[in-house]
Amino acid sequence: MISKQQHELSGALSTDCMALLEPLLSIRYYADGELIFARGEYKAGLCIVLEGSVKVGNYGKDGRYFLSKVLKPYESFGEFTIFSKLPRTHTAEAYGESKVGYIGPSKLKKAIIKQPEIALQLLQSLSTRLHMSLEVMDDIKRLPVIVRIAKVLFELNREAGGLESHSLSQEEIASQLGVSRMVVSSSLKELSELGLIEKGYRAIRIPDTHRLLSWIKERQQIKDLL
Amino acid sequence: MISKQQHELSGALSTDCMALLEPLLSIRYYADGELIFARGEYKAGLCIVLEGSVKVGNYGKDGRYFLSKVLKPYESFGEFTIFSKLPRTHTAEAYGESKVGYIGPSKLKKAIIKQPEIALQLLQSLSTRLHMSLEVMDDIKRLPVIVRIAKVLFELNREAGGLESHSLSQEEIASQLGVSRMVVSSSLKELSELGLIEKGYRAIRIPDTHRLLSWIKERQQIKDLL
DNA sequence: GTATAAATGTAAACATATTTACATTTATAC
DNA sequence: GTATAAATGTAAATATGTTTACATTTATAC
Repeated sequence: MISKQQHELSGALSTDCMALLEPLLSIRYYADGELIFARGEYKAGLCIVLEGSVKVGNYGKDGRYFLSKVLKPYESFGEFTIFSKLPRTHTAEAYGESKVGYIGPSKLKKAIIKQPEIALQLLQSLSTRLHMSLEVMDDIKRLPVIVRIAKVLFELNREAGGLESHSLSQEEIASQLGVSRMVVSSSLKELSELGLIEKGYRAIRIPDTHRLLSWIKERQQIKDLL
Repeated sequence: MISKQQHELSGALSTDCMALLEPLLSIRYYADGELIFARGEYKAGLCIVLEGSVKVGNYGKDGRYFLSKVLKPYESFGEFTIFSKLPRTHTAEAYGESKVGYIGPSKLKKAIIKQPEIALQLLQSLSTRLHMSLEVMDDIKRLPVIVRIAKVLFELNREAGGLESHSLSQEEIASQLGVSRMVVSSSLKELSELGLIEKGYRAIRIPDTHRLLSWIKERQQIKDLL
């Protein structure tokens, strides 16, 4: 079970909010890799991951893929197709088998007017995500890749609820940060030599979360939040 | 006067929304450069620029400043201090003399419950800004600095309602993109040699908006939106 | 077990942007 | 007008990350 604080930090919707929205959702199941929405599409609707994961990112004209985020249950996407009249910014694909809830614009707006608590929850989710996005933007401007990689690993660990070992390839880390696999490889080597992480095949283990955090904090260029 | 579409594209609040909120705002005037909020502060409250401009950005521990955005009238900031319980991500300072409206958490939440239209407007603003932020993030990953500079200039032009000439220093462009002043200088030289812009002292002129846009579009790495 | 695919390690050549340093231009205050 | 400050131009040295290319390791399917 996910704690309340974790909801707030990830932008996921609270169980209270889900209780209000769940009856209104159309449910659909997706197979691994199946396309949910593509960048540029105009069909409006809020999507909420209910089971499994959804990979959100973009393929460039040259085929290069950059991952934006892997959404877990109760995380939503596509708000701007409803509240602004903007097309999808990202391609969303099922990441493993997954169950996704969908609600259209008019239905959602009506629900908000009727139950403004829903709006407060969505406002929380959106403002948290904007917050995170702005922080990452600052990191990109200020921090060297190795520190940003360390932060990604730390975040991964926090979101997973403090698990020690994580299954992900260096390629995935690279596509998330928008850097080459090679620089990820050499950064991980360095972090591993510092004893901050342990590398494996498609795996990273973080033996001591606190030590990793303090290493990151020493390299932080601006005042820490939280 | 700003058109409705421009509101939607910038994340500014609509005049309808302002009509609802204005009676609830505490007004305060700031002198040029005066601090409004600093990064890390916890005092919650939504701020709305009413007159003048507000510069939002961050100073690093080494003193380096990166500009996030210059907010114009009817643009808001600080949502996450209310809807999430997060501290200020950015330092906000008056940019020229300015008038700022302020509304505290409980007052705003009550207003939303009473008039859910306010929530819809805030949701629009937040989702638009998240949308923009994600697009910029993708640009950082994919585009060379010169193209990103061209996009910033194009955006500036669009937001100013198609004015030809703009007063800003190369240093300001650099701090917005998080790059060095020198690379801005050489990029502007290149753009100027291509006839896409004209340089001046603290000034950029865009002789032909459409030509600049098509130059940018040719270099776009992912599918265009809008 | 063996073959194959996927992931990782590594290094040289290259590209891009930063840093440092100083010259030049332009505006502004007196 | 002159002095000063602010902004811009430029270039060499350096740093950081990418690209290309291939070797090696590890998992998985047969």
